[in-house]
Amino acid sequence: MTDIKGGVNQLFLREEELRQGMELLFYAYREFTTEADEILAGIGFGRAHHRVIYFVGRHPGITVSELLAILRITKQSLSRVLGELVRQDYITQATGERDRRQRLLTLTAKGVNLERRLSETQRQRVAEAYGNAGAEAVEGFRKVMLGMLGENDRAKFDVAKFGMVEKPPHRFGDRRR
Amino acid sequence: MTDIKGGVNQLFLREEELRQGMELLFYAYREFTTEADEILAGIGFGRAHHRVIYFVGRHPGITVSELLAILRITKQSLSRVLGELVRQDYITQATGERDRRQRLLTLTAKGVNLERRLSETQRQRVAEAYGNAGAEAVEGFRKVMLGMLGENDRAKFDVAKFGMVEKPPHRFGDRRR
DNA sequence: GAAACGTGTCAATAAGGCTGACATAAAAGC
DNA sequence: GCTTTTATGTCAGCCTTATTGACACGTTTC
Repeated sequence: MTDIKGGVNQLFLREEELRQGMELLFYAYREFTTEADEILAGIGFGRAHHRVIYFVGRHPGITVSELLAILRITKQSLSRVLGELVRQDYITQATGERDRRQRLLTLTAKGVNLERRLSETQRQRVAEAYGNAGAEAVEGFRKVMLGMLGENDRAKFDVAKFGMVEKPPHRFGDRRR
Repeated sequence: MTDIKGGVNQLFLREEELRQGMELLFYAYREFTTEADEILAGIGFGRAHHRVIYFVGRHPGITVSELLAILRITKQSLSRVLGELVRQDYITQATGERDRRQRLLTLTAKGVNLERRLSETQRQRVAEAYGNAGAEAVEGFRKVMLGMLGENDRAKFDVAKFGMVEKPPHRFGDRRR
């Protein structure tokens, strides 16, 4: 095997490796969503409802604009979905205290319940994959995944833990800077 | 710290860990698709076109039903997208030789070109993430991702390498079993 | 020769995005 | 105090991508 041939083969293997990574993402994401989709379909909701319920559950008291920033959709798109969820009593809106223009979003008991049902299968799937792969592999998984995010999203995982939304964590009572 | 308290905390940490995994998938997938989406929008195509171009490029001579099995959409959905791609000369259809009902799909030069443009940024993103994380982390990433797939999809990665479609690799000339 | 298969197509429907325009109340700036 | 900006909501219309159901045509298989 000559140098050139080896080099070409290297390149080929590398491209193959990268494409496998891309496809893993594609298939894993699909696998990840389909189960919840079925539950959602049963109650007349779609994936968009799930995302809203998920992130409101994750960040109780989140504002509409924070939610929009996470989801990266327009307020018109969110409005339809969020409206349904509020009307059907999955989510409550409370007027913000420091800023009364804000509508702080929180899951109702009904909402918490649905959130549980929806993410249960997903958490199980991740738990299984984590368990089978082992702690070291999980560390690698995280490293790689974090590396694929943009600056903005990555920041959510650096310090952000336990339910805060953006860089300034949910503080109560101080807003002026 | 009592046993009970420790146990609860353990559970909490575990749930947090799993949710972070779920969110990594969500954000990574979105990050992964947006760049290509912009290119696609520029030529009047959508994400669906990308998927078709990608998998036809990956499996030259793939049949319509094999493609449907990969994408898991209906033939009516595929038809529109595939039709556009064929009409605009990104993909050619050739009548199968052993089975003349089949339309074997292949990228044209134009199609190969577009495929390159589209997946280039994605490959780069994966390459960077892989490079920064290191070989060991990549191994972990793969392990975890494979663990999240269903049996069916996982099989594509076990033996499947270098462009074959399903379990029976693309053979020429034997179809009867 | 009949049944099954691979593919294509017509029609209607739904989900979930988008843009643009406009409205209202509250906060912030001067 | 008056003006501007911000947070939110809503109406209207459009697009993409998916669905189901029905039907057609040529080909293969039994």
